[in-house]
Amino acid sequence: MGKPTVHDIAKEAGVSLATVDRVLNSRPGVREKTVRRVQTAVQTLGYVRDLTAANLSRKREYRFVFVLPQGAGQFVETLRAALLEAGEAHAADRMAVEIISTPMHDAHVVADLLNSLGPKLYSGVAVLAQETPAVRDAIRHLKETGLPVVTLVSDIPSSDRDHFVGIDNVAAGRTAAVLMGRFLGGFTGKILISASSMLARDSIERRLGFDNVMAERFGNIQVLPSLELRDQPARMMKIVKSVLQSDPSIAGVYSLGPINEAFLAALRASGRLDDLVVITHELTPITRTGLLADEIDAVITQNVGHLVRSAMRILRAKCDGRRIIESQERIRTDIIIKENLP
Amino acid sequence: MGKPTVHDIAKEAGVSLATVDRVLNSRPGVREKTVRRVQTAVQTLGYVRDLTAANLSRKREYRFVFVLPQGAGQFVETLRAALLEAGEAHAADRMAVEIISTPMHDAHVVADLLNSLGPKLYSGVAVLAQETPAVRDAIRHLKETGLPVVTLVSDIPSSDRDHFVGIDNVAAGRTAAVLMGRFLGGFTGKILISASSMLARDSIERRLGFDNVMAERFGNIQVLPSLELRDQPARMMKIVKSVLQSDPSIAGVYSLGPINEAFLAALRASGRLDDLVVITHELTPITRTGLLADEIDAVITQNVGHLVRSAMRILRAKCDGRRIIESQERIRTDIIIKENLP
DNA sequence: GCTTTTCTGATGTACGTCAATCAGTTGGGA
DNA sequence: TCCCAACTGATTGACGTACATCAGAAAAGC
Repeated sequence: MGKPTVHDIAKEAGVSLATVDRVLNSRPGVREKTVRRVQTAVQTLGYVRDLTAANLSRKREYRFVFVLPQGAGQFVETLRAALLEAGEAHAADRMAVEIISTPMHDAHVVADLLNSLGPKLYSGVAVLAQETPAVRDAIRHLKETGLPVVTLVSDIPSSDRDHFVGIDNVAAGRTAAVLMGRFLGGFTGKILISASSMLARDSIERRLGFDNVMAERFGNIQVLPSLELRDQPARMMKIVKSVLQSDPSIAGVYSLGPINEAFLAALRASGRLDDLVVITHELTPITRTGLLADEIDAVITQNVGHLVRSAMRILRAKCDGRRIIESQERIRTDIIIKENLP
Repeated sequence: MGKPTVHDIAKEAGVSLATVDRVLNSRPGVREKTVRRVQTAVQTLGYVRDLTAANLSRKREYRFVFVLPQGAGQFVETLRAALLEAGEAHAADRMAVEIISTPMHDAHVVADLLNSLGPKLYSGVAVLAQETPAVRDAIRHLKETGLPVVTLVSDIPSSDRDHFVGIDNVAAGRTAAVLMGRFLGGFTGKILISASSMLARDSIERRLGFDNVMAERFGNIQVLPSLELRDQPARMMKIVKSVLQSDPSIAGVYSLGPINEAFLAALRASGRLDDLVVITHELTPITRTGLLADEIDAVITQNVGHLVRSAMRILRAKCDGRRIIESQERIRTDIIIKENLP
């Protein structure tokens, strides 16, 4: 005798198949007493609904849409690639993923787009966007229409998103700080901070964690104000280069977001890359190259594959009304150095 | 129009459903020419077989057995826990996991056990065992009976296992060495090495990687011969304590396997824990506690959840005759410090 | 006791694939 | 020409669940 089926339950509870079906799918038209009879039968037999058969029957299709910023750099591109791969891998499991790109700096376009999504088109939404009132309200609206929503990478807690899929960015900043402090080996010096052009909240949280650890444990290190010059590569290059050359007490560089080509070039141009401890976020082709060339000392990152799979698991669980296993959905903060580069 | 089904292919290829089925399942009785007709139809329509429906139909059940050593310490216990969790989570997907424990130091018992497994009982096997001729031959025999086999954590490449699920242990040793060298900050000193009591190959590979990096990059650091005293806690405690107290030039400790309570106690008893850089493998309750107490500086580990999920994905892919996505099955070498403790 | 409502049973179809059977069609050799 | 293969078609019944319908039973109201 294999796993119990609805038939077994019907027999055990002494009711018909139709009634079992009504109870299992919590449809109306069953007396309270009978509901309990069925439920105890489910308990005693240890019945678990065969989800694949169920989905086959109702020919359910999960269509998950991922809203990502356009032109936000290589990290988002790797995320995009992971999504495409996941889409293929899950084609057989009746799960389809779709990616919608949005302009990076126009929150209203994002909000409008989110508002245009509905439960008829999709069964779940994942959003990577800046935390603005418009976006927050749009997410709330989505949730009201019954769509499960998760935020990606940078949280938007003020919205009522079902879950946040990403790392604890405060802890990530703390991690970066400890590595920086230890790699510097007790030296006194200054740290140059480069602000990410990505999203607000993740950068703020990382900076917070970084500063906290520096203040607590490495009093001899001074953290400089953030440089925010990502959108003007030429100008940034000049400034970074001159700052590094004029102040030899700068011993480390911490980039709150993924480093870009221009910034790395600026570091190279300063001629001080060999002495500097450079720590950045997110494993991308550029940061990978930097690690291999011993230009970057450590990368704090999150596995995009895990991000995507976790988001899909969570959305799917919400669709099915299942609970999620929290411990399984916690995204780890990965430390990558040249030696453990995947 | 949704996804194409076998019916659509039959229509497109101008053959009957039965023929399509024969081709798809590579059953005999179809002319070469017809096979090609069907295959091109599959191509043009972009048909992907609905695996859930297929499995439902053939009421396939995957029974995977994991052979683990008994009493091998907390790491294997966390692996066990992850397996139980995975078993529950995949009950709905018609995948069942079973754990069989074996005595740790008796390779013949392991081999006999493996030889007793067969394709009637299980659809896949995962083994965590020492690499001995008996075990190697047993695995080869299993493969000959048609069962897919993967090795876990410590590879047995001489067997013809389908895949190894675990980290690159040479790289892991290298990673430990770089962290050790950098955390020591250019000091001159000696490193105490504690050999794992776990399995041979993984320890050897880690030691190899560690020594390589030390020789290449940190010439001022001397790596001592391995201490192998895991089975005699009392004696080990005395030796470790006296070694550390008598030789103040020892600046770091590297444990090739998960540290155990007795060893950590010995380090504490030496009174030198505050100055030592301690690096060990595998995140377990003990190493976690050590990290939190600032007694351990870093832990090189592999995520047991990923291990079991990867093993199950691979075994299942082999069962279904599907190819696996290599990049998705590469287990990362995780660096854990107090700040990014999950 | 009668009607009305609420609950329950029985039955059937669908989902996409697998597997098996039986009948029919080719093609090649004798 | 005939026959025996080797192929192919048509059909059918699982697999476990969802969902709809209709008839029948029990419960409630009068």
